[in-house]
Formats: sequence, structure tokens, C-alpha cells
Amino acid sequence: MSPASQEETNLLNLFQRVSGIGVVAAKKFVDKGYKSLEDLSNDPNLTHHQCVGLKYVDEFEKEIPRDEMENLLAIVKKTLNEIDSRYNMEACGSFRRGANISGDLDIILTHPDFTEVEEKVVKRHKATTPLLAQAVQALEKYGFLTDFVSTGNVKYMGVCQFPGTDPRSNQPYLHRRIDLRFIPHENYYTGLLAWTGDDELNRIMRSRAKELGYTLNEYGLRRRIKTETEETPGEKIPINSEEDVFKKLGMPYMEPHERNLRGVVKKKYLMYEE
DNA sequence: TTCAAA
DNA sequence: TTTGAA
Ligand SMILES: Nc1nc2c(ncn2[C@@H]2O[C@H](COP(=O)(O)OP(=O)(O)OP(=O)(O)O)[C@@H](O)[C@H]2O)c(=O)[nH]1
Ligand SMILES: [Mn+2]
Ligand SMILES: [Mn+2]
Repeated sequence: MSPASQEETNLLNLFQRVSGIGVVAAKKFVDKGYKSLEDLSNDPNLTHHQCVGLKYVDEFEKEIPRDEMENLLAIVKKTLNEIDSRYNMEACGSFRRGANISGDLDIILTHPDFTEVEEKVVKRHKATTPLLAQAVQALEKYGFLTDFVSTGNVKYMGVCQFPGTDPRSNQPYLHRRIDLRFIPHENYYTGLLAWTGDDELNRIMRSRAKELGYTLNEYGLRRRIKTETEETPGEKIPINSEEDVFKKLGMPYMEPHERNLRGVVKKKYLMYEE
């Protein structure tokens, strides 16, 4: 590879470390002649997401120890319970799969007043669910949420920080990425499954569902009606636990900590693939 | 519409 | 594949 293009790919990689900068933006910045993150910081046209990403590039690359994840989660639970005890929340992602370290904190939120029809209404009106807005507001007031990346009807992406000094470093706790996802309570278990992952298991379960004439996603498991010409989503299969989904797919239940399939040789699960 | 993230 | 910013 020529020295010039080597330098270029180095810069591309450097810029893409910033959350909010993907392949297209990175190229654009290289074309502008930027050579460093400092050049980047002087660009007046960065998006808000990119500004936040740049501000915390180093911190976001650090893994979050499990005990800190637990501390962060406890704050969210306590804060939301104080404003409305009917909020239910569960940390998903790698944390729920038992990881000792995580890249970010993924939380799914439900509330008895937030139903499937609610979600549709909210999307139609392009309004933010008051229930999500309220939750975010409470967390911001507390000072727990320090920056936002995006906030919408049902999804919030932002930055949080545990208060006080981290005994590990004798420094303030680092800023951490946090995702809040509001899902209709009818879809709680399929949502939980989808957001716990891992990606590999999701793929396996979805293709398995397909074979069996179902369609599986975060919104539920449904029968698919197959006419000669087209396939349309049919009735929803009642799901009252994660086990139910495995059962319907004829798979043995897997505890969250057993769902780390990414990169694993899947001898054990091979029979359920293909 | 395009881009980025998950 | 879906959500949100711009
Ligand atoms: N539908 C869909 N869901 C995704 C996709 N990528 C990630 N997710 C979901 O988001 C969940 C959390 O994603 P991440 O936070 O990126 O990954 P993680 O497994 O928690 O790992 P770390 O956060 O890096 O520790 C995953 O379990 C997925 O179910 C995608 O491309 N499509
Ligand atoms: Mn995660
Ligand atoms: Mn995440």
C-alpha cells in the first residue's frame, strides 16, 4: 500500500473512533485535509452527536466494570421509582449476559400506560412519549445524565456519570454511554430477548422462526400467512416469558449468560441453525 | 434523503 | 432492521 493511502486509512480509522462519525463523514474530513482530532474539534459544522463523541473519545473507549454498571443501574431504578413506581426497567446487552465488563449501559423501559397502540400514536404525532421524557428529565435533574446524543419518541441515547470519586482511580467516574429504549409492555419479553442478544443468537432464533412459519422480532412472534403471492404477518402468538419464545421455536431455554454465541464455535447449537 | 448507531 | 438527526 502506498504511503499516502496508508496515512489516509490511518486518519479514516482515527476519525471513526469518534461516535457519530462513520465512513462517509470520515472521508469528508480527510478530504478537508484534517490530520488530527484537534483539527476536527475546530470544525464548526460538527453535528451535536459528533461534538459529544469527540468530547469523550477516550472515555467511551474504556470498558465499564460490572460493579459500576450495577451502580449506574441502581441510580436509574431509584430515580425512576421516585417519580412513578410503575416504571419497570431491565439492563440488557452484555450486562444481562453476565459480562464482567461492558461497552455501554442498555436499559429497556416499560410502563403499563405505554402500549402498542400508544407507541403508534406517539410515532404518528412525532411526539416524545411523556413517559420517556419524564424519565429523562428526572435523570437530568439529578445530574446523572450529562449529555444527550439523541432523544426521540421511544429511544434516548446519551451520556451518564456516576457521582463522586472512583476508588479504582481516585478520579471522578468516567462518562459512560447509556441507551434507554421504551417498549410497549405487550412486547416486553420479545423486546428483552432482542436487546439481550447476542446478535448471533438473534440471527439463529429469527431464522429458526422463519423456518417454522413465524416471524420473530422485538415486537413479538407472529404467525405468517402465506398466500401464493405474498406473505403477510398474521396473528400474534401470546408470549408471557422468554422461555415461551424458545418453546415455540422448539429450542431449549438458554439463560442469559448462555447467550454469548458471538465468535463461539456453535457445535452445541448447530442442530438449531440452518 | 442520507448517515450513524445498535 | 429500526430510530433519530440533519
Ligand atoms: N435489531 C437490531 N438490534 C441490534 C443490532 N445491533 C445491536 N442490536 C441490539 O442491541 C443490543 C445491545 O447492543 P450493544 O450495546 O451494541 O452490544 P452489547 O452486546 O451490549 O455489548 P457491549 O455494549 O459492547 O458490551 C444487542 O443485544 C442487540 O440485540 C442490529 O443491527 N439490529
Ligand atoms: Mn451494550
Ligand atoms: Mn447499546
